[in-house]
Amino acid sequence: MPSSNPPNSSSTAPAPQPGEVPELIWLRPERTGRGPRPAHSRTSIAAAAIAVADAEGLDAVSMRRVAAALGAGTMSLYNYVPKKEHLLDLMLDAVAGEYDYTALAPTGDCRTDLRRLAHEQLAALRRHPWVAGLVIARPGLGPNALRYTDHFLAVTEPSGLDGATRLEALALLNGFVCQYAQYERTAAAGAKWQAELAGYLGRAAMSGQYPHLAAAFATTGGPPADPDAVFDRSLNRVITAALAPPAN
Amino acid sequence: MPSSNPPNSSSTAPAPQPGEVPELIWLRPERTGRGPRPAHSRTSIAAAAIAVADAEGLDAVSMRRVAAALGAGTMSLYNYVPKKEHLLDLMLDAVAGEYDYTALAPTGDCRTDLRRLAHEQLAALRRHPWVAGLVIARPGLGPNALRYTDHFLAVTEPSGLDGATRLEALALLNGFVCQYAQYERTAAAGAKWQAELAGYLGRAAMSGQYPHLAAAFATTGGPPADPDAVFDRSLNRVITAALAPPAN
DNA sequence: CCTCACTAGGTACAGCGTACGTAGAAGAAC
DNA sequence: GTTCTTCTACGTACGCTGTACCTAGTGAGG
Repeated sequence: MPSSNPPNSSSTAPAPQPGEVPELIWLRPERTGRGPRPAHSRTSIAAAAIAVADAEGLDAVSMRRVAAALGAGTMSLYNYVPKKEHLLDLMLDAVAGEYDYTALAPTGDCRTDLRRLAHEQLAALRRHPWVAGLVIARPGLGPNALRYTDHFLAVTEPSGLDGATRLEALALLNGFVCQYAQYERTAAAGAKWQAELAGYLGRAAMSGQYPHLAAAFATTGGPPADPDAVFDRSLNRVITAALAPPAN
Repeated sequence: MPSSNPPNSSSTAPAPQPGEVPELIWLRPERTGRGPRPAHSRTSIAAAAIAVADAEGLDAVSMRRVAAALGAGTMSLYNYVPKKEHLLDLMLDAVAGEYDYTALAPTGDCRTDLRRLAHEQLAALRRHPWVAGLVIARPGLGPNALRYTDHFLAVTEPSGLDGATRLEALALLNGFVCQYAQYERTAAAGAKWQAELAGYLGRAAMSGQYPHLAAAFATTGGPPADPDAVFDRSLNRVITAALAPPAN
């Protein structure tokens, strides 16, 4: 679920200095070889954190909570994850690793492939409702996110667009899917909230201060369209926009 | 900066019960008339919180900090803002109120108007870098967000699309602009982070595990395109997609 | 063997959101 | 004018957070 654009570096890779502590968790080796074998792995830690987030929401994901879920002491977690930020990075990348890319292998039809990919993505966001609110804040750059990016580039190759444009397309599509998932999430909020909202908007529309809003509501009185159909409809338009030639 | 879709209610407004405490801050009257005059207003509170967030980041926005900035006791703030969430709502709506709609009055050319609106939006997001990460999480429904929505509907009226489709377009455009602002933000991160990232991506590309990514990087070695040009280019495509007829 | 980088985990601290209680001010009712 | 009621202001306190720092033990490299 990455939303990254590449930095325009000509990849003159400066390997991290031995003494320095890299900011990016992906630059830290998971294991150095010396000392006792770690009792946990990044994947198991991410899995534990994801389980907590899925069950009780992202707010419940605290270092203490995750450590306890692993049966470890709170501070032991800091041997694996120097900052909580990095725990979130691990979680996002683990979710990005849930895709089955063999089932999503490119068919040659770009649009179909992207549609399937977006549906897979929406499914993942529905499984892990906390993800959508997180990806916008952090660029996903873990190995699984890179794998995803690579797959996206493979799928969009037949479009004939260049790499940079396809990465823009990736950002566009990811953004759309996340936004949709987030909308679904708020739409599924509590009944009290729903009722309040309806009342509030109704009164706002009636106040006369928002004439166009009122008109839009008046004409949109029908039954709610099938949510999946709404998604598909918008998705098609976004795909069209994303694959359009970059001409101005 | 709202990203709302309307709930499909036929606006049978149930006024909030007198005894109940509404969840939505916009349903709480700012002033009830009884008791001493409040020393602060929602706007002044939001302004103080925004000043803190602009200067020191969203993490620095705590109830204590904002109260101190107002010269009030910490717990006094809870008379105005029952939960911190609501403080964030106030902040977002205050930013949504920064637009000068007279300068953005509809010209009749939908695309031009949307382009100008998006640029205004990007400017606001650059002024307040913490906004983009927040709007995806919360539907903006304050009076200023509604005003923005109403303006968007007015501007897109010549498109001939119905209300629901235009609200979808609004969500699409908002999402895009936020995403772009967020990208700019991470791209402007510290030099150390930049260097690490470049090295990491370079090594990842060289590892052979991400062939398409490597290819994309190889062809994208040129100078970075003017950021504003990139925005404009993508914006045009998003506008096209947003205004396209909803046919499948 | 020794050595030393590593792991595990306890303690401690500053800061957070906020429940609760008290004191006083001002409109409403008489 | 007096009283009643409801509001505002704000201090204290609790449970939680991320994490700096310290100790103790472990196991591979020399």
